[in-house]
Amino acid sequence: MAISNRSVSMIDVANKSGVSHQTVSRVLNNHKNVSDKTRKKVLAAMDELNYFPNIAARTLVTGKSSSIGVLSYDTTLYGPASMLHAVQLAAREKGYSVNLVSLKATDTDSVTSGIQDLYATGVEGLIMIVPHTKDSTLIKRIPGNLPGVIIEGESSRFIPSVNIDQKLGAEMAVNYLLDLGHRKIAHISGPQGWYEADLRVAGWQSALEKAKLKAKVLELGDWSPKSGYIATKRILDQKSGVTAIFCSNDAMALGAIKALTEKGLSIPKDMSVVGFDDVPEASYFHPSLTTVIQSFEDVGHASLELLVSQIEGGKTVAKREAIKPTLLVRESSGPVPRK
Amino acid sequence: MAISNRSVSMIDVANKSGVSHQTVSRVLNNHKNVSDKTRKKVLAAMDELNYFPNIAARTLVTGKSSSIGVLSYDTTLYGPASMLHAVQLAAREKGYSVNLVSLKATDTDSVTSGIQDLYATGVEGLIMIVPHTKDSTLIKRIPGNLPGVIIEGESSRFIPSVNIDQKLGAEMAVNYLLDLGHRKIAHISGPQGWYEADLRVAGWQSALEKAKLKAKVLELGDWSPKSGYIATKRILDQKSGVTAIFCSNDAMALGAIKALTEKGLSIPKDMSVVGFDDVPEASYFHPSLTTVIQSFEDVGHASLELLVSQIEGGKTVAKREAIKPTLLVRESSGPVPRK
DNA sequence: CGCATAATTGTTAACGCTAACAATTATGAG
DNA sequence: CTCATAATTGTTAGCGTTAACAATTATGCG
Repeated sequence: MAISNRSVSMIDVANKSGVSHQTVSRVLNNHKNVSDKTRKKVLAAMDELNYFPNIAARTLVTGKSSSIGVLSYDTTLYGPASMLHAVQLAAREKGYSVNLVSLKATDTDSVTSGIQDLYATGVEGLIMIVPHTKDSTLIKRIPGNLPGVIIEGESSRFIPSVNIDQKLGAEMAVNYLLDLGHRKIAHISGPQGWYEADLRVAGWQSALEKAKLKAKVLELGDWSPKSGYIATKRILDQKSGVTAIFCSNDAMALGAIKALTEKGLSIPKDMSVVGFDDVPEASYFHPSLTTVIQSFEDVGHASLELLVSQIEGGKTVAKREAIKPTLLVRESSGPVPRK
Repeated sequence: MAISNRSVSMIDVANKSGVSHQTVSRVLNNHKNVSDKTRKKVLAAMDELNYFPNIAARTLVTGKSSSIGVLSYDTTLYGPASMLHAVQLAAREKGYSVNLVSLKATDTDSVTSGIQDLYATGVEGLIMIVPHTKDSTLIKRIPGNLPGVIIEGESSRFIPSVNIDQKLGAEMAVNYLLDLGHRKIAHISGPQGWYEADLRVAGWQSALEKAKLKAKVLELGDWSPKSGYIATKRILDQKSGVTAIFCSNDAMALGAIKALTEKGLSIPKDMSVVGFDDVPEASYFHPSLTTVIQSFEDVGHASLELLVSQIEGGKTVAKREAIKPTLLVRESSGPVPRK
């Protein structure tokens, strides 16, 4: 068992190996100009004493904590969870540890106190996965000198952002449906004010308008399957001749599928359904779901790149990284039904 | 904008308010024996200078970092994500920050290096959500003096664990099916070696045996919908007269539902399906899924309680906290079909 | 009013590390 | 072999905080 003792310090290692503590420090930090002989001695002593450096002390003297903060909205949701995971992997790769605050709500107070807590922790930078609030609450709350990156949100003059190109993703989905011959394509959106939701609505609209069609049937959802279910029922009640529903996420698409199935409609024969996210279950929905894929890994890497360049470069690189999504066609979509 | 400057120290506040830095420290730590007048002065100065304490310095002198580490397997999965979220909330409530390492794999090397990284970070305790490995790899890797809590795993003499009573949950599901008249109840398990998976198998067996029935039809899954789909097909091919399938998680149950639906079987008329987890989508499966609910919140609180008592009490409270699950009946289960 | 005691403030010394500089030892050219 | 130079090691100081103790000031009671 790896018994180790927090109270073993550099001095102990130095004494054991008969050198000065500074030499131990040099070995620890891989300095050149340490002879092989002493390096070996020191390493052996470290091993024997099971020495671990005290990073509090290191941080105090260097001013760098080698840790970043991630502020995220409810990491139980598939999107945030995936982003967080990706960010964490990228951070660890780069030698940063990750301090997490996962929020239950996104009101100004919660966000502010989350940022404060992380800042107080001594993080060198902040990655924010707080997927709504168009207003710049977020930005205003970030201490002026703290590097930050916003994931899925608006960048500012000081804070760059990394985004999946939501509008493009929506356009791809709608264009694909148009190609299949659909002319009346409904949209079930995410809640208003959410960055992704609004952009997907915009993409849906722009694609339809480019095809000289009216973007008419729009129902408001809240990301939950339930809201997709209800919205779909409303769409059916309208009897507006809709032949395809583009849902702003997979969960709502699941609700849509349930509503359609209950009404005895066949998918995709009577109605096509397209989602957004590609949750792991999507290919086992019945029918399997056509959806838009986002590469969370790319987001993780891009955001860390942006953050680290600020931390190390010292200056803010106001930039907006956009990552292209792709469309994954499965069974839930097909040609427009013949009259 | 909250401009703040990392280089503002206690001394600056002290000078500004005309007291000693120690008095500033006292105000910061809410000591009694500080007069209202000076407290106010100091607070005002802090505010004006936008002072933030340097916790590296505090940690160095007190030896307490007020941070804990969470080592988790892929936090993209619903279970780990929920545990993490719960743990994080509980930790923040208690004044601990959370350092996260989310693993891509659970081999010994990954686990070991994860633990090391967290330990190096200076965490005061470790919460492990590494849901398999019966062998005590985990325990062996934890530095001897570092408090730890294992979530969903075996406790040891030194490390307590918090578990949802998986066996009980499985028994509840099976007993419920027995009450409905089912006699041939199949089980689709999680991968062997996983703590939860094995215990759910055990619960399935014990419930059947108590009813003087044989636990015969057991198919191995890997948590994925796909594996549930394949396992269900195998069960159907056997033609062994199974009338109910108990799946070790909801994702596999989704796969099972798909396989059954494709074969033209009606749920629950021809076959009952029960899952485990209650993922947010479960009530919008078609049909909505009967499943076993686990209270992640309870797990979060219990594990933090156990960890903090070690950190503050100084000694290990080897204990095994078991949390009772509940059964949630929805549409996917019903009485046994008449011949 | 005076003194014992309590309440409040100040002073000094760590915590364990790295940076900066100083000292020593090794190397090599003449 | 000597001295200049490079390579290696050592010494000192200080990062910002809290703990421990010392000093001062306020309070209360006979």
